[in-house]
Amino acid sequence: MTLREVARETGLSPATVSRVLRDSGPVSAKTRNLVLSTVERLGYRPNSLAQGLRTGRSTAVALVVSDIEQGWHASLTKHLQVSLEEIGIDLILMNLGHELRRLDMVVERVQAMRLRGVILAASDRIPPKQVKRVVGNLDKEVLIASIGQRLDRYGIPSFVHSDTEAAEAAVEYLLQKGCSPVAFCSRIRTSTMGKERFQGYLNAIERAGLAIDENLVWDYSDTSFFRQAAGYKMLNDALDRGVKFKSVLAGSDEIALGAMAAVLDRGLRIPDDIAIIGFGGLDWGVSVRPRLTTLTSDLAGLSESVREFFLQQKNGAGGKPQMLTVFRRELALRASA
Amino acid sequence: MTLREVARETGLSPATVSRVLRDSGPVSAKTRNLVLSTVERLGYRPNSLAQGLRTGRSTAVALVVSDIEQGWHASLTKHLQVSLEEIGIDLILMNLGHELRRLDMVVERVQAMRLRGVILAASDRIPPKQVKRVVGNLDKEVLIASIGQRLDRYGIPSFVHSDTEAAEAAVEYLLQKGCSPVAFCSRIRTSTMGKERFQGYLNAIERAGLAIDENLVWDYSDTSFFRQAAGYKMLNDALDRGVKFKSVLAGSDEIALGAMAAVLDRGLRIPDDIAIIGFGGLDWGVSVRPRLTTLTSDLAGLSESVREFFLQQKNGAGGKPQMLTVFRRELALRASA
DNA sequence: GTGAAAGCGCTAACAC
DNA sequence: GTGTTAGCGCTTTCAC
Repeated sequence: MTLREVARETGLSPATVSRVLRDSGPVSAKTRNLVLSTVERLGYRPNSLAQGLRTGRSTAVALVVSDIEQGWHASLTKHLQVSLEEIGIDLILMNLGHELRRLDMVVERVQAMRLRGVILAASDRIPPKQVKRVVGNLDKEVLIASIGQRLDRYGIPSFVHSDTEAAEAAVEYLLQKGCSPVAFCSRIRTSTMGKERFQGYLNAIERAGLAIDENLVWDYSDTSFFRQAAGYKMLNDALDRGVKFKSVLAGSDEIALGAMAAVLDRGLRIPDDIAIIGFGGLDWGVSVRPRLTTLTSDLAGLSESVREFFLQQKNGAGGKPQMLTVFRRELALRASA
Repeated sequence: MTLREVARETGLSPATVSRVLRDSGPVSAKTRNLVLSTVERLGYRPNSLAQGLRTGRSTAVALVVSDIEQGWHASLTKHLQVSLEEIGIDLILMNLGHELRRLDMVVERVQAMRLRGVILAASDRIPPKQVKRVVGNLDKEVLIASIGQRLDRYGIPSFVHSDTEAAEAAVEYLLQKGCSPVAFCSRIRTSTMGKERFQGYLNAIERAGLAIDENLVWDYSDTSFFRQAAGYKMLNDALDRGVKFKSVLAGSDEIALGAMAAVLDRGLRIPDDIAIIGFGGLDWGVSVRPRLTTLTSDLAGLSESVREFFLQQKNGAGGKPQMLTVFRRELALRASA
């Protein structure tokens, strides 16, 4: 079933049928209806491969995540898929597995498939050199967007959460509740989000007139641990070293869960002995005991913005897109802090 | 940068260059090297849109999941993506959001994009009529595979876990530990996996000479709850109704987590008052307290088999593929049961 | 308002 | 072992 057959069936030319289908150029109402009904009747569906070849671009977009098994990424993926489907964009999922060198392979695939765009949702910090390589190796028409990581200074529209402020709010809350000293556990060096959150932590501590204690900052960038395991390990190590603290701000809900496990395994109480706050607002947070206090995300809002970005660029009416869009996190107070 | 340019640069014809690149037909070692080095030098990458248009098929495959936010699906997605990438298959992610009618849209997209295949990883039971519609609306060359749901009687190669046996083993373990009565909480009516597991539950109960008690079977198919929330709700309801039981076999780790929360909220102890076993073996199971006893999955093995299926079909050497491949689950004994 | 024709980049007969 | 040729299904000038 090709466009040619629809043309033959209607007695029109392929050009006219195409015009109707893409709504480009003038067509009489009569022809339009004829074409539309015939398309319907024959069950014709355009071949997107042919469309893509002819126009130079497919309509699909690559979604690059660091780790789809991480709740935040899975949730983001769901929301993006819903939002982008609305405007006819298919998602090609590419998982980096935290190996940044795979980003170059991703770029190759994007080029080979002539994709419409790439959404970078990598939590790992991408070094400037590599960002430039990505931008340089991609055709100019390939739309790039970054989620979670500010890449706006490279001309890449970035959609992020207010991580610094969120961390500040969390730490302030902990201090006010008397949970000082406050520790911070996250990937920091190798994660831009981690860095932003750490900055918020620093701000709040300093603003309270307290000193920064290196022993309270646990960056697991250089370990082979991830997610829950990292939280568990970092907390255990700190406890082993005899570090004194009354609360922990974790870089993700998963880290927080691991941290909770370590605390409970010592027979300590949450939040009485050690309070814990996570980052992300994943849905299982209300199902663990004690319930996890966390900083929520606005994935729905973020996905809508990304959709608007693609829509606007597609219509060409775009002009310069907004380079930075920031979404709010809220402190969801539950039982763990 | 097109194949034609590579041909011009080497002084060969497009056909020869194509032959080298696809390793089809005879080429002299000399020409082959020349082409390969020129391709390298020029940084030429084949346009997969053109390839797909010409050959009639793209190399990408659609992965259809019910709910990417569910741990099992996210984990499966990761493993599949790794396995399929090895043989040059890109994954287009399609999320049903538990709305089966979206399956028809999926089929349309698959057709429009001339995808190589579809992997159905839907936990929701697909009614026979709809399976037939899917098969009927898809071109004959589109490879179909089913994961988690047996669709082999429709001629669709299916990759599943030994759910019935796994449930039997879990229930037997519970009975032997004296945790009778055993309850079962899952989607049953609307989930094929749920049905298999339920069958295992029934088998074990009957084999032990016990009577099946309807009050101990909680099917939440007709509620609007999912995952943790469903487990929490079902358990709470049962407890409210005064149903007596000493253990619960849950249809997923998420359900188990919700169930644990409900039990703990009543001040009951796990596993002493109520023991709980999950399904899936997700990684966070070792991070909740008490640690979740669960039936593990073999996602790595499953993904490899799916890869072999696609590889075999690609090489045409295939012949009839194996219609049913079953993977073992193991009872991972931890603290919750 | 509609049609004819050219061609996107590639592959697969078919020649030689 | 290599080249020539003819499209895959669509869009887009350019005529009329």
